[in-house]
Amino acid sequence: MPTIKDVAKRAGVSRTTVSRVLNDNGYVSHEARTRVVEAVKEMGYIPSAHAKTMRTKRSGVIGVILPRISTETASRVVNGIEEELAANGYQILLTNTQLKPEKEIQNIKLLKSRQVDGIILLATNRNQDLLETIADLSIPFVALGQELTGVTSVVYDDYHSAFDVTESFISEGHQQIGFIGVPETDHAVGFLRKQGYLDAMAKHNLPVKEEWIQDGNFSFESGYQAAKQLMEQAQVKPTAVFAVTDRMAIGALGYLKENQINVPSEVALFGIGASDLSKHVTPPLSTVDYFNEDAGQKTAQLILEQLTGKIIEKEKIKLNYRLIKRDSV
Amino acid sequence: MPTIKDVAKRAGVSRTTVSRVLNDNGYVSHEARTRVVEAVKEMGYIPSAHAKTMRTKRSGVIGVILPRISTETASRVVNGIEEELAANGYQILLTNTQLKPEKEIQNIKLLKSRQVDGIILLATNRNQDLLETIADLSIPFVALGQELTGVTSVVYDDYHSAFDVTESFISEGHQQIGFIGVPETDHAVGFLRKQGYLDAMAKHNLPVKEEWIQDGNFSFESGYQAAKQLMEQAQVKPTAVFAVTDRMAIGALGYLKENQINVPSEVALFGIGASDLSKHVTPPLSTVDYFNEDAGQKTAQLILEQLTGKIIEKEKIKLNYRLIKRDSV
DNA sequence: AAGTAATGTGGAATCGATACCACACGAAGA
DNA sequence: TCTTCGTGTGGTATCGATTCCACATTACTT
Repeated sequence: MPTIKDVAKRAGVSRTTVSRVLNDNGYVSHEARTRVVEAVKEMGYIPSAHAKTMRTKRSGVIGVILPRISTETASRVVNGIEEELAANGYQILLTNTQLKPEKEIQNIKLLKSRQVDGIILLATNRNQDLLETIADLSIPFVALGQELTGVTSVVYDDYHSAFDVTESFISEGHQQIGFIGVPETDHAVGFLRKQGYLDAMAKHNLPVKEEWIQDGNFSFESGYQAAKQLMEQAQVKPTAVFAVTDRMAIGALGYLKENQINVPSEVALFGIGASDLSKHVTPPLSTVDYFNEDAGQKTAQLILEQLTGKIIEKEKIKLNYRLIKRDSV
Repeated sequence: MPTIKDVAKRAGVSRTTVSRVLNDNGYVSHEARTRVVEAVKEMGYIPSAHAKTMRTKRSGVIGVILPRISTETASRVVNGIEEELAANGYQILLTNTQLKPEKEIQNIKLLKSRQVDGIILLATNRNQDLLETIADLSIPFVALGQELTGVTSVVYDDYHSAFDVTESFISEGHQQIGFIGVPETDHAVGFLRKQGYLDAMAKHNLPVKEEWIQDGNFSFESGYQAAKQLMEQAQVKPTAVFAVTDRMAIGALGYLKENQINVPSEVALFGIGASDLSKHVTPPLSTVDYFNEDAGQKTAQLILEQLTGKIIEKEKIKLNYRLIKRDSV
């Protein structure tokens, strides 16, 4: 592996001159430049990013912390981030928390030790330790998915989208509406979406039975089980079910089909996520499009703004959404 | 951002001693160790990975080059890789070629400049430039998905799985079997899978009409269009269709359902990939499970072996697969 | 009592780049 | 003719860690 020193020797110039050619700054004669360029090519010289980072304090890398790598949402978001950052000469360093809150902090430190220029966190919780770690960080940071106090955040409009879904059911005449959520420790998905549902019900003076509200854990299976609970335990059975993720909705759909409960005539169904799946199940699932790629892109733009020093104050951005009504309602 | 120097000053020892404590080598008195540990904690010292890499020539990072980030296959594979590498103290640096062959080479150089300890490439093509670049590389390298000459490769058994799928159709009495493939520039998915199909047909003396073979481009839409071609153009219509990816199979399914062609009684359908989708469409799609996570894990293990110097010669590993028959056949 | 081994610590070189500063040289202006 | 400027180049300190080597101590052998 040749270094800048070797190139300099070969070209018969000093390291400084090689550096000048490579970075295109300072005065270099045409002749010297040519010799350097040639030497670089001949030796297959690739500059060490580490040495450069060490000296310049810029790595050109943005760390991205995901709850899980292999979800459709995550990969769409990453796609959006990657596109935007790559266009601006940055690379991504991905890490994965496997949904463990303590790993979020651990990964932030890991990324910091790698001198990333900024960090994007796809947040799933909002605990105090996390907020403190971020506050101490002193590098550009953007959270996506949860509103973190004191941190630039990009969030989906969980409350209003859930509200709209519920109202959409109501406007079609449904009065008993079941809800499949997740634990409220996930503020965005667990708390806000449930709140949207509850407030929409309240607005239309519809009572909510406790037994209509079930918790899942994002998986198909938990959606299936939740639907089973809803349809087998409830005294008054729901005529519509709102699951806060497509996967759980499709799990629920599985239960309903298995038990010959027609969708949508007996039970209407709504999810959130606009997954590929939602389009291809039978009947096609109504869902909410959160524009994940745009979200990733927007998040990346915010990081870039901080990087170029354009903004300092913490921003909060709430994203658009769109209800997609398909044959499941 | 405190450095080792600051810690040393605070603890009243030399940088050397701090380094010894951190890396747990060399003699350090209990007393000195305690002071150092305390200083580290108080100052929130995080060692610079770059300085360390520069000195030790080990970064603890493995580069992973993906054709596209947001596919189910890619994210499963990455999951497998990540799990295995993280358990061994390595991190992943992800890059993305957006399916452009020239970006594969570009990304290899980029990763090399970042001193990655090894590179995993989810390959989609096998051009000469790529092979040369890899040969020059001098760091551990494993290709996944395509067999590259002179390179340790982990490959799916594209030929035999396609052969088996085709024979499975034949054993159920199908004689006209349509095929939805991709261009042969993708040797594994385009060439080998088609070859498996052709050879299985030949083995059973079944003629193959040219019009039964359609090319798609991995998308739902291309599967839809290919099915349309098959059913509308062919003189002798297929009674079974084998699409080399689940997405295209599901695109085809969309066409068939839209045109009231019953699956499986009128046309049986098989895909490859064992995607989440395949399980949840109606009817559930028969498919081939390539165990992507295991593939990722195996690939990571090979990199680790090279890293620890256990093996030097290039290995070729062919993975297992499993046919999953569901109601689409 | 003297020599050797074990333990503990620090100085300084090093990794590969960048960038400040000094300096050389020819051309233009005073 | 002497400054002064623009251009071109190299020396050297620096970034933050590791590691070799040298040098103290202290402990253990004979």
